[in-house]
Amino acid sequence: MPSKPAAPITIDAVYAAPGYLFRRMQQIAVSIFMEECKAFDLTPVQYAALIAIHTHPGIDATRLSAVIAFDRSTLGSVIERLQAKDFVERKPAPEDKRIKLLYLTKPGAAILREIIPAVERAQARMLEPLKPGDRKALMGLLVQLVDLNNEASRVPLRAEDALEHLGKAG
Amino acid sequence: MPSKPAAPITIDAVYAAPGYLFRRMQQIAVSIFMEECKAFDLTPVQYAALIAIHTHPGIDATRLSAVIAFDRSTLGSVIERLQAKDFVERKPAPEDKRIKLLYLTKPGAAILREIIPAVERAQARMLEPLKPGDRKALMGLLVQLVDLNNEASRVPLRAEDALEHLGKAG
DNA sequence: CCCAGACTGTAAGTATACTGTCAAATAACA
DNA sequence: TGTTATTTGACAGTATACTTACAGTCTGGG
Repeated sequence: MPSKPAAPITIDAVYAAPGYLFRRMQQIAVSIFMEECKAFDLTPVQYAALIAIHTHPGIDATRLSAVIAFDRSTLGSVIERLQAKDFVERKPAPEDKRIKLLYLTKPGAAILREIIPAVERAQARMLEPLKPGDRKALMGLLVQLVDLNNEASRVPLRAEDALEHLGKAG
Repeated sequence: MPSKPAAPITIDAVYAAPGYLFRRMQQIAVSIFMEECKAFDLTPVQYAALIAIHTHPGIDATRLSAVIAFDRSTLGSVIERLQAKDFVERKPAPEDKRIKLLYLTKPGAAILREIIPAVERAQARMLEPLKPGDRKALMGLLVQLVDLNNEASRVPLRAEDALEHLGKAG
């Protein structure tokens, strides 16, 4: 029984590969997000950071990076930009001189409330081409896959562990 | 009948949103790719460019950007890096002084042959946590979604249109 | 043939996203 | 307690990814 011949080296193979499809969907998702939210001048990552700070006021940068699965070194500049727009403020932690605590400012909380509908429109548009049943199926599979692959992409802490110091009510 | 209350503003809502899941899967996919292919010093995008040039020798940068769904301005630096590694060469087009034609060098063709198994291992690993049936289902849904959303992310040309000048045999 | 418009590669500017390294501060342990 | 280990935020360096702008080139209509 002859072994399967090696796949031809062709760009068509790439189009069906998971890596290509994930990259492409990420491009499309960002594009749709920016389109729906262009009135707010917020990127998807900045939005995620705002939401996370709103959910966990007083979180520090390292834990925030775990919560939104975002590289610690990049997060610095994201926070800087949010600070420059006066959406976020940083206060030194009294009990640990290394740490700076993150809080939403009033304008930060306000823009978060205002942008939510646009974000929801964007999320809906990403899946719109699929039949409703397929949307659910896709989301279910993705949640599973991301969860089971979580270790693969280096994130310093699991989100739950990251939040211990904030208490259950965090 | 009361209208559905507004969703609470919480990071948990983000975790189930398509935009977050696509970004996260892209991170994971790149991470797995780099891990499997670290011996070759090629990024996913550089790999896609090599494959596309191999499939369409003599393609120019603008058409290449359409074929791999990659921004035209970023592609310049990607090609530069591939050129610096001596995997790609650029020749001026005789009939159009604006255009530079792209070709794989011998080392470029060689590394492409060598890296294929590692890339296939990476692609397999991305989906490994899922049951085989679910992998197929996920890929099917993603192919559909990317295809139907293709217009959403600005790509200058559809891949098929981009290749007309190269002839059917391209 | 001329010129308005389109196309090509390139560059500047912004924003992720990752790898490292580093110094200061804290924690853990012999 | 004192020394080592870890943690934190910051920085440098590389590589996407997008926007706008631009100079050179080509093409099509008048």
